[in-house]
Amino acid sequence: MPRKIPLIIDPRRDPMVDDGDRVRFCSTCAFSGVCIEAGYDKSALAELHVLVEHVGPFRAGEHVFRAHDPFKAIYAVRAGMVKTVSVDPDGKEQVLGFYVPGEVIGLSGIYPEHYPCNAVALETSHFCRFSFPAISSLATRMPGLQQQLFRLLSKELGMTAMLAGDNTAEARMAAFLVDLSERFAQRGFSGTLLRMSMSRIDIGNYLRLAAETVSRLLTRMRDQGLIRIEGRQLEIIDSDGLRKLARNAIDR
Amino acid sequence: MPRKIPLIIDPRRDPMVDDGDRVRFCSTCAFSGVCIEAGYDKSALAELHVLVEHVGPFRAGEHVFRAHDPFKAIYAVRAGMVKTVSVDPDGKEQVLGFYVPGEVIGLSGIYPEHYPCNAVALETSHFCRFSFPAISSLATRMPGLQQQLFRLLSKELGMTAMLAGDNTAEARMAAFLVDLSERFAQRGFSGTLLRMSMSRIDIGNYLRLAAETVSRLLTRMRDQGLIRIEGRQLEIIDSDGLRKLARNAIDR
DNA sequence: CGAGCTCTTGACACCAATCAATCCGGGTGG
DNA sequence: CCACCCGGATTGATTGGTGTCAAGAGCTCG
Repeated sequence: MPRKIPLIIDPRRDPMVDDGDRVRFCSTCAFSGVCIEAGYDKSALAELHVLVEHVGPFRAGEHVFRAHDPFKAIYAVRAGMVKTVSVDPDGKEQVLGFYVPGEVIGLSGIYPEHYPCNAVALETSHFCRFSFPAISSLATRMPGLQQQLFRLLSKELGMTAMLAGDNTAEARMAAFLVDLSERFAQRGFSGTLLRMSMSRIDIGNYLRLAAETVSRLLTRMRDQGLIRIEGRQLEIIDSDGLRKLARNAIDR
Repeated sequence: MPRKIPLIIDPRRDPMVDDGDRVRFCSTCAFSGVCIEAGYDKSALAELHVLVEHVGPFRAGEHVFRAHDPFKAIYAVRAGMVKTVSVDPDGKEQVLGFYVPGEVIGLSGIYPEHYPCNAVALETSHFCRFSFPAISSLATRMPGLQQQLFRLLSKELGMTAMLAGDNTAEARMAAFLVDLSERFAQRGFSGTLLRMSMSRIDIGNYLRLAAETVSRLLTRMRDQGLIRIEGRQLEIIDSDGLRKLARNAIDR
């Protein structure tokens, strides 16, 4: 019988999921979907438990994994926030994404067998670490788990779409805020009151904008009554207005 | 004993892979990697054979699958060229990628269980169609196949990186040409003499540039002696020069 | 042979980057 | 406790790269 994994973080934000005696993973493991399928099979559950490892805390600026490290595991964010950053030979950095609790990072390392990017904590963060060889071998015996891994990978593919579009700076910014808000809401956080732990520089890099432009856009949105912003604390006031801005793209 | 699948296309470009009596799929199936692992297990090979279907020809402009269609299969390009295009509610189109023989499309439909984009043939094209439920259930019994599917998905994730960067129009264009050239070469085609079957508009949409800018960039590269270009026929003359341009990005 | 495209080339406008100055918050040390 | 410093954030002035508009050439297809 798998034991309860002790909680590291605030139980109100990250309660144990304990459905009778079926699912016994922390809610992050469950939300990430990696474990959820195992809840109905005791022996598989036990096997999964062995390969999950709770790691952290990582303080702001610390690396969870680095580019070129051999690919060994995927990580689900339990608490905090991370960015993934690719660095090309000339040393130029490109922020690939920001990840909130419940989301999974590291998947893009499967094919090259090395992580293609750095993962850097933006604030104090905790993770569930899943050894990939173990989980992938387990997946061959658990169709539901394999399915879930496919879904995670496919989902990640879809996430890059937002960034792909050629829109105005304002539209990209609005889309970014809406997207972040929705992802927070999906994980049980407030969808209107967000802590943006990343710097303006990071946001700009991610959205292909100068940090100054990010700043200007945020103040403009504040002046228009769409958001309230104080430092890195953001409140979304007019969500529909933001969505409307996000759709104000260039016609092609 | 699995029978030989009849060839639809030029055998010089797409020979059967026939290693004694082990691998017996068309080279596209093999190159795509979906089948390669089965070659060492006769019964699995037979199973795979059943779920592969050669479809085509699709003429330029015809859809292989459409956005919102239920996700049923993935497709490996056998011959020709395809683009994938997402369409947002307002009808704006965004070209997500171009695919050359041996590459696989449709993977991003796994999670939403519907294709998130249209796949449109850019010239007369043929495909290997793999029923996904069948291949994924087979994967639970074939660790190598599952591995390969993970790799394909992960690879696709990496491909979006090029487009992510915030570079000058020239750098993106150069990177695009180099990338296309390498992918052609990887599949056994010439890496210097490419047929660009997509329109300037498609290229522009993909690279987030106006079609006019694409045109201007190509003529400039021609004037600089980097490429020779006549309509949609492209010859790369100075590959190193192109690579150098591609790295001329904005410092961050 | 004309219709309707894609493609090219030019002139101009505009958005966002750059440069620069200032302000703010947090940490450090005297 | 305060002064100082430093990186991040804001705000302003200016520049330049690309988009847009427009006109014409070339191509394919019916």
